[in-house]
Amino acid sequence: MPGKPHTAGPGCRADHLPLLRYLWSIAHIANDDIDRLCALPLRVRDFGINRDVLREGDRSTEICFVIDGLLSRYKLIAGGRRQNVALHFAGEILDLQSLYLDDPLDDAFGTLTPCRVAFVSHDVVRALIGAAPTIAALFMRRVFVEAAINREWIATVGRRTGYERIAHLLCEALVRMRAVGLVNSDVFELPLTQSELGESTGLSTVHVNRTYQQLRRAGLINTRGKVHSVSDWEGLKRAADFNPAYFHLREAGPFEASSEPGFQA
Amino acid sequence: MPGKPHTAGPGCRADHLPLLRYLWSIAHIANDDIDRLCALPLRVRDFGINRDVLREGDRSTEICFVIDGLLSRYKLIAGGRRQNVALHFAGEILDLQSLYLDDPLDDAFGTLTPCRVAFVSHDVVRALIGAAPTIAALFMRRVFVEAAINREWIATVGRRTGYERIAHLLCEALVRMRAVGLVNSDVFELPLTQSELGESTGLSTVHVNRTYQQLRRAGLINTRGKVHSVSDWEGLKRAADFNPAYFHLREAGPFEASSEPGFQA
DNA sequence: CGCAGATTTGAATGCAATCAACACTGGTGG
DNA sequence: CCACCAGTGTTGATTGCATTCAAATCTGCG
Repeated sequence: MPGKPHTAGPGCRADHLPLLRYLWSIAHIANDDIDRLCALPLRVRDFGINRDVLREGDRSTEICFVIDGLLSRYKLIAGGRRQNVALHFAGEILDLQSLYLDDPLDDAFGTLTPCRVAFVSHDVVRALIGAAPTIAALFMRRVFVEAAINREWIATVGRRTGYERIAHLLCEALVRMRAVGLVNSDVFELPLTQSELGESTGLSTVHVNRTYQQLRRAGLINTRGKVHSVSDWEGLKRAADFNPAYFHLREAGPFEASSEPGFQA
Repeated sequence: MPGKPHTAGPGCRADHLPLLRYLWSIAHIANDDIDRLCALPLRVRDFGINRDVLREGDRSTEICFVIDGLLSRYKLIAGGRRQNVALHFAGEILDLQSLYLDDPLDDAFGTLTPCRVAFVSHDVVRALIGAAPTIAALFMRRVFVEAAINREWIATVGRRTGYERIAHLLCEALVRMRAVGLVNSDVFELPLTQSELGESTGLSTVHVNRTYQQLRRAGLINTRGKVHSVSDWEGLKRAADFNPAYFHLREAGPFEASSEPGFQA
């Protein structure tokens, strides 16, 4: 992926960093736990764009997290229709469920960009959370935050208009990316095509396109390719009926300095 | 609630039964754990119809499960629109997240019928899962099954037609109710109004009504009031594009005998 | 009986999907 | 360097599913 060369051995800290950053965005982490997480042995694998990291029906013996890139969790239903049920940015753990559910996966994880993914064996993770209850709690928090996001998505696709849905997705992407240091100002790159945006919001590609035009005309956003800039954050939030409480971020609020000495690149 | 008088003291086992039944539907439970669960001290409370058991913004010091009745977890969004994000049948634990997320709840739980709900203090639950890791694992399984259902709902409201959505909800209700002994044959009472059905599927009341008529005309279901009977289960499943795998039931399959000596009423 | 809630029906509207082109973009290979 | 190509973005026209508004039954219940 861009920039970071993968170096095994002691220099592997760069691969752990996104995970730390993500967990840090939802909770405080004690120094001991940071060390423990950094000591986690990783199997690292790169994926091209539009590849499945985990397939429906898979049974994992490892859990994994995103080192770099953007993934979607998705379901395919009759007629070739596809619905993304979650987006996963750098640092997010993908399938904690496999630790507790022996069953085959009922959905799939696919890359939306080229991705680097870290794998950690179940045994190692079990040992870790056995030894460090605070890390177990951290993971649990991750699980419930993810569930909260799922529920917000149900409300979005169930009850919001197309205009609101797109606005809401943009708000969500900005806040989540910002929380892990992927955004510095109100400009960010969202590497989703309009088609993928549709698959995430339950809209057709054409309608996504027209909705984008509306949002631009309303003076809420500007786009140049995949680069988005929010020209009216308050307006966008209002249009989306957006309230970031459901992210359960440690420090709430979208535009705060998330500067934490420990995890700067 | 119908029938069961509430008797404190040793006779309280009737209140624990639904929880056992539910957990049993998703996993085997060792005898020791059954004893431990039965020993759980419950605070029992009855709620009328259309009451909130937990409100948005609440911070619990207890977790709770449904003894009897039907609840929905729901979100209110701008303009008074409502979306149910989950249905909770007897035995289901409602807010395990409160054990791990100190934050205020970002959605609410409301009764769809009169309900009896059991409350157990966090401390007691923490002690329980600390002492019995198998019960902790059981609860974790519950958490991930719930998340899987959430994701299926996203796909349903995002990509399925109205006809498919209603059919899917009926399939889901039947399988879930059957798993906890609420259905014996293919006849079951689903105490949702058409309006509530709409709030659960992202459709308007009127369209729910018309869709029901279609399903009846197609010979898939019959209804008399709230009582539903499935006249063509295979057809209904096909219409819904339904695959029960996402429930991760211990014994898969919708129409199997779930007879388990331990938990008969 | 009378009332409130729920279901059903009708008519009109509208949001979003679909179908079909066309334009733009970046990357590839000749 | 340019032609080509696939993927993406954009536009137009049409269709249709679902909403909305309104009113008429139907149902259970005090």
